[in-house]
Parts: sequence; C-alpha cells; structure tokens
Amino acid sequence: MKISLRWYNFSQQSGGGCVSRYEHKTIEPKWQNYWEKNDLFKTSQRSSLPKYYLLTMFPYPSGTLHVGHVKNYVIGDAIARYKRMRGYNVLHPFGYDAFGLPAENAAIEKNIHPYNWTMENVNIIRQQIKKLGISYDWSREISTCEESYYKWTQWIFLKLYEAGLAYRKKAAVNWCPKCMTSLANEQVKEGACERCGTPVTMKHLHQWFFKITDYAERLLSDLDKLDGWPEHVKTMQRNWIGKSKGATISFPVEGLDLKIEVFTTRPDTLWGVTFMALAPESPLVEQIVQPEKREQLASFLAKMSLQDKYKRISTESEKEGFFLGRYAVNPVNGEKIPIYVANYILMEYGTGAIMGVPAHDQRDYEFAKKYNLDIKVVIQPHEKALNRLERAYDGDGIMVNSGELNGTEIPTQIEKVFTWLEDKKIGKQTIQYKLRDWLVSRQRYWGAPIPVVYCDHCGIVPVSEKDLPVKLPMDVEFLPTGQSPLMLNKGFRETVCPRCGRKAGREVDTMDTFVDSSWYFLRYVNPDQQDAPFLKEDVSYWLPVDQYIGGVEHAILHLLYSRFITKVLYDLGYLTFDEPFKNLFTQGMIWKDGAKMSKSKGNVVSPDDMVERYGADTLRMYVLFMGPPEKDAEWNDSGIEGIYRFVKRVWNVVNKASTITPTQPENLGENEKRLIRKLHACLKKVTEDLEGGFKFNTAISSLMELVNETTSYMEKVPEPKRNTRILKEISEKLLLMISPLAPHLAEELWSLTVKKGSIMSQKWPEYDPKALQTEEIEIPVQVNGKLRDIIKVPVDSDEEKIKATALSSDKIKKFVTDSPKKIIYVKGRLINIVV
RNA sequence: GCGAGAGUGGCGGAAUUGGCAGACGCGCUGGACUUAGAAUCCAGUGGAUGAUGAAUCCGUGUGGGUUCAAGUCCCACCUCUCGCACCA
Repeated sequence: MKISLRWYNFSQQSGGGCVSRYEHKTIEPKWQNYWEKNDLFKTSQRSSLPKYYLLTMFPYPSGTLHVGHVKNYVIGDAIARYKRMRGYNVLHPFGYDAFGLPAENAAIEKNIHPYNWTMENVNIIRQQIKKLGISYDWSREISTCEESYYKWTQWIFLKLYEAGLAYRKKAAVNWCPKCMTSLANEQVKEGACERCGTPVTMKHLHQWFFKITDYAERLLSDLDKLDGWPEHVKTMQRNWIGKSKGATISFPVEGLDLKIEVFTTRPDTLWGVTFMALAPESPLVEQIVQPEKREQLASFLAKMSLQDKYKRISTESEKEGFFLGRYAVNPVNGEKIPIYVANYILMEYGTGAIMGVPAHDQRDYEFAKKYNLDIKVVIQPHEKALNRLERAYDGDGIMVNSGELNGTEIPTQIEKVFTWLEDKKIGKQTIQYKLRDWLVSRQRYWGAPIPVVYCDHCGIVPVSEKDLPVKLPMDVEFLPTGQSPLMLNKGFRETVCPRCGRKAGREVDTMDTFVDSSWYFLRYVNPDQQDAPFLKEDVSYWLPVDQYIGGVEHAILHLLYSRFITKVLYDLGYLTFDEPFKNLFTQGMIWKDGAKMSKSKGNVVSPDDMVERYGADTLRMYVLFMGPPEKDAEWNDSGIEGIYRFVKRVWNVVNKASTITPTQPENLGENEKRLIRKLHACLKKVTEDLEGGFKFNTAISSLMELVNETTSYMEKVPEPKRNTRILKEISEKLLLMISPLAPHLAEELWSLTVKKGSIMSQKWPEYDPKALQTEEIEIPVQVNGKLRDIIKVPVDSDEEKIKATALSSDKIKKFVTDSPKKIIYVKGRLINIVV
C-alpha cells in the first residue's frame, strides 16, 4: 500500500481549516531521532526519585524478530513509559542472550563464524526494535557472548566452585544425538531434547554440575514470598522441585551382611510389602544376586540397557523384572520378601530401590500380577471391605494386618507411623526432592569456556580470577563431533597449571547458556564495569527487578536457575536480596493460522512489514488490543486495520479540535457535561488498567470510547457553539494517556497542539472524582429479577422517592398488579420489585 | 493418572467481583461523499415471534442448587488448553 504525500481535507462538514493527513512514515523516524539525540531513554544511575526496574526477557538473536517477540517489548515499553510519567526513575535495558547452538549450527551451514552470524542478527534486531520506538537505555546494551560479559559468567562459575557448589562427576547424562551435547534435566521434555525434539539417549560422561539441590528447600519455600508471581508459574516450580516427605527404611538381606534402603511416602503400608525391587543400575544388584543366577541376570540387564531409558520408564511400557534368588526380611514382621530387579525403578530418585506394596500402589500391583506375587491388603477403606482387588487401592482408610498399628487412621494419623518407626529404629523421616543437580557442561563451541585446568599433579585447578576471561578462540573447526570442538584446538587446550606451572590441559566443554542468562539482570546495572560483574551498592539500589516480563516457556528453566544463582550470590555476600524478580508477568504468544509463529512453518508476521504499512504506533496498539496480554492470541490482519483507523481518528480529532478558532462562548450544556464525564471516566479507567494489571485491551477500548464521544460531539454541535476549552483539555489528556502506547503519534500531536517539550517528560494526568458526578442517575428497575424499565432520578433522591418513582412508571405498573411482596433497593445501583 | 486454567454473538473479547450480559474492535448490512474506486463519515447488527414499530419470550458448555437477583457462588458432569508424568 502506498501512501501519497498530498494534503487532505478532513473538515468539509465543519468548514474548518485544513488538517494534514496522518503520515506515520515521516512522524516515526522524526521522533525516534529526537529521543535519541536528547538522550530521553537514558537512565540516571542514581536519583532522588523512586526507582523502577522494568525488565523484559532478552532474546536469543537467532534471526529477525516476529510480532510475537515484539509483544514482550511493547508491553514492557508501555509500562516503562507509564512509570516514567508517574515519576519513577526507570531502568529499562536490553541485550542479547547471544551464546547458543543455533549460531553454531547456522555457522556450519553457511560457513560463517558464529560470532559474525550472531552480531549480524543483533544488528538487525536492534534496528527492528528501534523502529518500534521502544524506550531502552541503549547505553546499557549487553551481549552474553562478549568477553566483557562472559568473563563474569566464568567468575560466577569460580565462585560456585570455591563454595563447593560446582563439582565434576561421571554420570549417566541426557544426550541429544542431534545437538551433540549433554543436556540438563530441565532441558528434556517427555524424553526429547527441548530445543530440537530429538529423543534423548543416555551417555556416561565426566560433567560439571551445579549443586542446585542444596537450594531445593529454599527455592521451594521462598516461592511463598513471591506474591507478584503468577500462581501457575509457582506451581510449576513446586512440581519441578517435587518435595515429598517419607521414611527411609532398611531391609536386611537374608544370608548376606547387607541392607537394602528404600524410601517410601507410605510407611503405613509397610506390612503389605510382598517384594522388593532394585533399579537395574543399582550397585546392590551384583552383590545380592545368587551366584547361579548371574548369567541370566547379565542377559536381563543387557536387555534393560538396550531399552531407551525414557521408554523404559514411560507409563505405557510393560513392567519387567528379574528375581535375584534372594530374600529380604521385613523389619516389622520378619516376613521373607523376594528381591527383584525391575525396569520401572529409577536409580536417580530415592535410594534406587523400593518396597513393593501391590495392594496399595498401582505400579507394584501390575508388577505383582505379572510375577504372581502376593497382594496383601493393609489399608481398609471405611465404606466397604476390600476383597478381590481389581487395581491398587490408594485411598484413605485404617491400618489392618499391621500388628500394633492396627486401627491407625490414614492419612490423618500418619505421624503416628513415623514416630513408631523412629522409636523402633526401623526407619527415619526423610525428605526427597525430584530436583536434580544442574548439569552445565556442553560439548559445543559457542559458549563460555569453563574456567578450569586439569593437571596431572594437582588435579582439577580453577583458573585464577586475574586470568579471566578464558577466551574462546576464534580459529576453531566447530563441526560437532560429540566432543567439544575446543578439544581439537591445541592453542586453547594446552596450557600450564596455574598452581605448579607444569603442562596441563584446559577443560574444553563450555557452559550451558542458561548460566549466562541466570545473572544478566545484574550486569545491566553496571554494564561497563571492568573490575567487577556489578557493584553491590548499585545493585542494591536497582534490584530486585520490579517487573519482569517474558514468556511462560521459561517458567522452570531460566527462572529457577536465576533464582538459584541469586541465592548463591546472596549467600556469598555479593547481594543484599535473595530473590531477583519481585513481580513476574508472563505474556501469551501470538499465533498465526492456528500455530505458533515460526520460520519453518512460514507463518511469521514481520514487525517490519507492519511498521511499513501501518506504523509502529498501530502495531504497538494492536498487539496490546488483541486481548488480555497474558493469553495467547491469534493474529488477525483486519484487526490491525481497526487500530489503524483508530490512530487516524485520534489524529483527526485532535487536529480538528485544535483548529477551531477560540472565540466560542463558554458553553456548558448537557453535551459538554457528558463529554467532561467521559473524559474523567476514561482517565480513571486507563489509570486503573495500567496500574492494577496489564489491562491494555480495556484501556484502549476506553480511549476509543472517548474519541468516539468527542467525534460525535463535534458532529452534533456546530462549530460556533463548541466548547473549545473542553476540546483542548480532552486533546491534551488523550495524548498523555495514549503516549505510552503510541508514543510517536502522541509526540507529534503534542508538538503540533500543545508545544511544551517532549510528552515523555510530562506528568500522568489525574482524574477528578467530582467531574464524574451527575445530577441525575439512571436506576434499572426489575420486576422479579427481570429488567422492565430504567428510571432517571436526581442523584440525591432517597430510597422512598426512588421506590415511588419506580412504582409510578407505566412500564412497571403493567407487571405490578397486586401490591409488591418486597422491594429491594441497592443504593445507586438497581431496584428489584418482587410480586 | 496428577496439577493448573478456560468455556460468553459470525470472530477477538468486555462486564465495577452477586445487581442493566454482549463495552470496544473485527466482520456483515444499509446510507452519505465520489465520474468511479480507495479512504472517510453516519446508522444498524445475540436469537426468535411481531409489520419497519411498540412489545414479548429465549440466551454466558450441560444438569441441578443457593438467592429478591447468578456469566459471576455451591454440587455433579462434558469439552478444550497448558504443565508434570512409573518420583516410590
């Protein structure tokens, strides 16, 4: 669509002066330059004003942005601009999560260095954002792939290492065969790589871990402090941490000097144990198996190891087990219990062994059925006795067949069971978490090198702080081989031991990019600091982040890791707060043609196209108008047309209102009063919508109502009779209210009509409660709950008067033939006559 | 299976938390302006029965309940979305 530069006469009916046509293409670059030249987005490091740190999740620069990404920045910008007008010193920074696999993969494909590929994208994205007029303080821009940044990522690694929170071990780890690297637990979804969807396999590797499990309890309990977080995100984190309370119980093995420890949340079912099962990986398996069964066991285990781990433990797979030929002794009743290896037991959870209670656990039930094991009921429901079980019973009841504990109510008296077990020294109360330590090693090139050296004499030696950063070499053959490409780079790998000075080898793995993003919100405070990642006093002023905005896909990964790193740095004395994000807002995605936007599906809507056609202001407002911002929304091409029309209407109405010659008398009739009330109702609504939530959609609809009302006022009242003063006030306040949403439009009209500096530095307008009052109010009148009439009464009418008026209405009389049984009057709201 | 959330016109969505259901926008219909189109403006628009009116009835996933009054609260159910999923 081409827009010509001709002048257009909008005021034919009113006969007023000429009004220029709305030209976003000239207006928007003009104000973007103005803001930049006058440093209007720059934050002062300190100020007497209250601070407000508004952070939108930084993007991974994988290419150009689509309108889905833009939503995040637009929401953030609207709030940032609003808060500035509210008198806050606002920190609103931007940067790039610039390390990561896509850069490496793209680089391999296109034969370009990942750094160059990343920076090309960064430049594109920066331009895209600037064209939207987002008010970022660009002087604080950061990229996690720059040496000046990853130096401090490495520093954080060292701090964790010193604190004993970073350790290396050989472990069975999740391996993505496509990405050719190991993955953290959080990065595996339903057995597949979270990034590329390839089914994950297991690999035994020496890997670095962060001991996030040490923080499991605090990460869980501090969620209660986060009032400003959406409940569902907290729930997801709680589930992920997965705390459960139970007991550890030891079962002696008959004929061996061995005990099997199990963890159970249902110690009350201890008397119902009819078998024990070990994870195939459990070291106890080898020790317990009867010598003559060894061969059979080996073939069973071989079969298990062929089974994919994620398939093996998925709900659908059939339970499989192998009897080891030995028995354990139930410590509560001395019964002999057969010991099995079973595919459904996980080595990583609990002790890698379970007690099997088929009557009260469905998995154990299935296993027992298959291997013909006893099923012994020990919890009896109140309603009816359990006879032949069709499936396991896991409901409430009382303990039976359980010796001294018979009659104990479950679950209400479960504590009695714990106490009994501890008294008898059979078991002890234990807390278990599902959360695993965070695997941070990645066998790829494009990340921050792990700052560690391996010395034949000294072992693992951390690089000393003064030698940071351990620079990522540029001249690397980065084809993925399953080993870090740094392995093949002699210049990088070969070094000397920082401790003894002898030849040594560097760690060649790089860090998970989630480490980079788990502290970036701190770096924005002192982005140029050379000798420290951040300054404690500055960070204490700005943090915690007052409002964090991003996608819900980070509910666990990024948000949990960031909380963890913050707590570690707090414990080490670098921070004065232990939660990074006070308020969190998760915005919904924008869909197109029923699917998430993605390049591969070819359904992306480019913000550049929209800015070209309609302008940034229209795009911004449309994104905010689509629906509640926390919900997903479907992109609609004609929806944006509607907002474009609205923008033009604002342009015309403000222009028209200001071109009227100000000679009209002060005219305050019904029309004018209505208009004033509308203005103040709008001020109230927009303020509440921006203050009390993120209700941009209803704020915009309220602005539309104001514009409609003003347009129809001008339509209705001939020019000589129009109240210029009111129209001027409406124009001014309308512009102020719309400026966080459509800043270019607001600036341009402000400069054309009001001319008092940038609209950015104006105060947010307040509404006047008195202006909302009316002389008459409308009261809906119901008969038996059905609306029959609406009466108008003076605002100060008392109840009797209103009732009398209602009853005297002809429409009401029709329905009220007998005398009413009851009349309910809700003050100022409604009247209901019951007959 | 467990946990969280949601079901309102042709569509996106409003509804002061129990008080006029459908704000606002899209779409559609009719009209004005125009040589014509685009753009813009005005009017109408939940469904049904009326004659264009007045008017009446029905209507917020389904069925029940509480209440003078229910989209909103309670009980049961259905559907959809998301998260976790053999975690002992």
